[in-house]
Amino acid sequence: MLRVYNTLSKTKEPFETVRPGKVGMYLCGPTVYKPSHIGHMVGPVIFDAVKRYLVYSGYDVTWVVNVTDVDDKLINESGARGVPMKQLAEEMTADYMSNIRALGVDVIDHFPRCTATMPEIIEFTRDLIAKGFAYEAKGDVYFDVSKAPDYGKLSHRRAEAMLGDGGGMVDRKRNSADFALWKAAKSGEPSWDSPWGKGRPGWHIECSAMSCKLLGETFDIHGGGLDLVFPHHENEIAQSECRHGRPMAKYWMHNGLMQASDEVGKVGGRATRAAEGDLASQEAGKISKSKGSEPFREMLKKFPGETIRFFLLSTHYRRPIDFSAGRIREVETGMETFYRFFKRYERVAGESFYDIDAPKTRNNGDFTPGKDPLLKSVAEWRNRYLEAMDDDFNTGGGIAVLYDLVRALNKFVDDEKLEEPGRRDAAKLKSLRHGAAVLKELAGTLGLFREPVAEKTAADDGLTPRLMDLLIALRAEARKKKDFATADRIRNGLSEIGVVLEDRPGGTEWSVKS
RNA sequence: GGCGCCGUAGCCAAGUGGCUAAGGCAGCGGAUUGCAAAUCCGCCAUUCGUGGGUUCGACUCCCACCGGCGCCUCCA
Repeated sequence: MLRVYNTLSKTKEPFETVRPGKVGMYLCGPTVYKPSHIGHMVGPVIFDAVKRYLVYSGYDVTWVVNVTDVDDKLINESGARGVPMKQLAEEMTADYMSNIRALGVDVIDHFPRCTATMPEIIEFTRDLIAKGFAYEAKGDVYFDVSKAPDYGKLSHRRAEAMLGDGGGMVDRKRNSADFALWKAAKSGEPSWDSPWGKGRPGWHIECSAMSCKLLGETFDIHGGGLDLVFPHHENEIAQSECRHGRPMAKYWMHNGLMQASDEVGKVGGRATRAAEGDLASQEAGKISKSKGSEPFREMLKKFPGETIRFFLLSTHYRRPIDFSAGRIREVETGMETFYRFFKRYERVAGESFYDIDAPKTRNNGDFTPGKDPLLKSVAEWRNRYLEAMDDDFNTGGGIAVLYDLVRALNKFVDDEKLEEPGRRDAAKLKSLRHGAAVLKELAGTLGLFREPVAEKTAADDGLTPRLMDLLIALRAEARKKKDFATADRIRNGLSEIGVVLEDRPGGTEWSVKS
């Protein structure tokens, strides 16, 4: 039974969909005014895994991520750069798209743009005025927070505390907590015609309009960063629920934020670490200097997308994440365990791990292990994995199980000596294949290990492999004659130029050091 | 000031009112290997920020304190 933490109730609730078998999911996407950075990638990766797991669990999922392509920041940036807002938005949208794609995020169904949703936004606003929840003031339209019955229910704040005079906008707003649905255009700003004159939407209204348009008045999951709980999501709820008279979303899921400190002492949130001045804090400090502003596409040049994805999923989504190059390298080292197993699998089973036709749904993956000891332990790990994921998408716990699973498979290959060609019988290989298929099945719900990673290879002019074959043959002859001095000289010499030799029962393999 | 989150080994990080407190990185033994690499086995928190309280029993619930962090200001 899947359980999901709901910010509304501050508890984990059993997951029950609004409509049987269907899930509507909305994630607040980027404002496309600057290249995206690592922090923008947290939500997409996490909710990508959420969608995959829901699909795996048998739901028909529609996932919407909006693109905010008109707002103050965009207008300012476009002015500063002397680039039309539309063009800026298009460039930055392309940047965002290529970044999430590099992280394997490719199951988003709709990317609605604010500028392409104007009729719905205007209609939404007009309806709110008609129903008495909003008012016009000098070409602006504001939502009247005092009319929203349970304003504050998501962020758990009391509305009364937020009401008061209009603050700096006292001439237009009735209450300081009131927020803009529509903003009158200042001269030179991009604008759209509306019943209130030329203007553009306020920040929150687009999400209400788009989610309603694509997912309906009530849908299942609304997600976003923890920083959006207030005021953004609170205001979305107010708008949508006042207009429709029914809940906007059943489950509100919020992911933790990437730590964004520039001070060594603050990174990681551990006073002791900074005080000691140890390696980790120094590393974090160095990285954080560029972290806040470094475009994600630059980071992608340093680390593979799949590694960053693995890193983001290795901790629970509601926790804050500390980023450092050292952490990424640790994760990279850990992932080698999987990549090496995949190669081993190919050697032993004669087929690529990536070509395994693994079950796509939980029901199809269910199996009874019988007496086979390997499959018994595989089935056990599979259950452990599913338990973890059923518990509010505990991807960190799930990844731990993946390590247990790959260890069980390696042990089986060791115990049965399957690296030796003569020891491979059909029954053993069948068990191994089944175990590997389960690994692929489970990793697939996290969107991991879907495609072979780009391996570092020697320039392939056709000559290198033949030269390597020759060297390996020479070394084999030396070893046969117990001339280990020569054998080691070849291996050590190659190691110095970045080529690793590994001796196995089936022969010697070479690879380029990563 | 208001609202809220977090503090688990050298580092990262799951988890739980009583079952051996996952997993990863680093480290140390051993098996394997001509030696390696890889893999496997074992070790690595009598203890879960500190001090109280509730309970037959708490790391897990409550309170206080210390430390870190977020939001309250159109940041994912």
